Amino acid sequence: MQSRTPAGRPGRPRSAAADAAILAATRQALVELGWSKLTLQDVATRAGVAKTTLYRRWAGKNELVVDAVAELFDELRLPDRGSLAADIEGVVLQFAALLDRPECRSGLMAVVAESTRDDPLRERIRTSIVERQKRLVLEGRARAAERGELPPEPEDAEEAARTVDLTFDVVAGAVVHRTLVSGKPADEDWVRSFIRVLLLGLAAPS
Amino acid sequence: MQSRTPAGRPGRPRSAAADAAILAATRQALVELGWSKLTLQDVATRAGVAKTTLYRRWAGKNELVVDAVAELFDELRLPDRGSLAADIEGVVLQFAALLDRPECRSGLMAVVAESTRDDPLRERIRTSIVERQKRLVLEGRARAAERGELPPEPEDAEEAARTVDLTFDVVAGAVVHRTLVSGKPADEDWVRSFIRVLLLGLAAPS
DNA sequence: GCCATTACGCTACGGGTCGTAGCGGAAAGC
DNA sequence: GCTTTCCGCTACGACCCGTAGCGTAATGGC
Repeated sequence: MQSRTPAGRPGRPRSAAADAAILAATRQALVELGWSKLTLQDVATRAGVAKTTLYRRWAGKNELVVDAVAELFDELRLPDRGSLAADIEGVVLQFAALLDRPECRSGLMAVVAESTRDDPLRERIRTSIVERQKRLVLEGRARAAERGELPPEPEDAEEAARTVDLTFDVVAGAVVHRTLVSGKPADEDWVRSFIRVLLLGLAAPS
Repeated sequence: MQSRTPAGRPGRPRSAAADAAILAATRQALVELGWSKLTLQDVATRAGVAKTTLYRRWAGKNELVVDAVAELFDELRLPDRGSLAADIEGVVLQFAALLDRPECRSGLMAVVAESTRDDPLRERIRTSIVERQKRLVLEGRARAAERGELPPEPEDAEEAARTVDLTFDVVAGAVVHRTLVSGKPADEDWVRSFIRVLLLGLAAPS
């Protein structure tokens, strides 16, 4: 969050309700207007606060939308379906459903685009969204290692981290590219084909 | 292109030099200013044309940047290095180098973001960039099938198209996610790890 | 209960971009 | 030379940005 009010500070504390109202209003505005037509004045009006209040808490549109979108990703869960393939299928379908929501579609790619010229913003995205969701990969790999479906984690911690990063980039990248660039649905059929490639490789028989 | 002047039309034809100058100026402006601070007035000044000329040819910033970026992707080539893995490595490294150029980084994701609320724009991206570059996957698969590295193309044309789409989404998605979201370089080490997963699957021994 | 301190709503403002309209002149084909 | 289209230029209203200033509201400390 942007406005963790330190405990022992004098004066009137910031309204936590305002925070929630602003982030919800941001998501609603993303749905109705999309990124480019979203204005902070509009968000403030929807949330029932003054525009200046918004500027006191967030530096601008970018930071606001990152926080508004990041909350959505915490809904993701890794189901335990008994096999690695089934677990991945479960979480990937959830991810695809998330990317189907308009507040996510239009917000996520826009802030990523902005982050290419704004290092603090990129860091905010990394810590608020990307790193947080690597928990899914970590848990999935741990379960699969227990079941013997994947080799155990490497001794070398750096090596293990690289593997997790690679897995995350491949899975998230493929789903994002499928839904947002190719513009086709990541439905069950597609997810099954993808998981076959992911687990067995391109050369595997279909 | 946006301004194919029909041959037998009377009157003064549109200046092809202006087209080239505008697209080059757009890329230069993307390098120096990035997407969000890029204005059509600025591009027009750089290109030495009037702002109104720009609006006569492109509907807006989105369409202009798509055309400016699309030209970059036509530079990609599939080298023949003797094996599927080596071929992929060659083209992926070129792709990574492309995504390292600031005019590409800031422009590409921004128009993808806009396209989530603008179907004609999405179609323009698909035809001008995505579909054009599937030639690389097609050629790579054909070579690999000749060499016996991959099973031959399925009889069913739809099935074959799905496989090509999947391969494209996985490869392009992973590289884009690695460079633009995770913000780490897609260098030789990473590309080799990626290709191992792509060809052999996650369960393959490292 | 009073006071210092901070948050909040409101208004107003300069600065910038957008996208369009209208004009006179330039460059092509016939 | 005529028509047709393109081009450069200027000007314009509309909108959004981000900030400043003010009076008021809500806390915690004493």
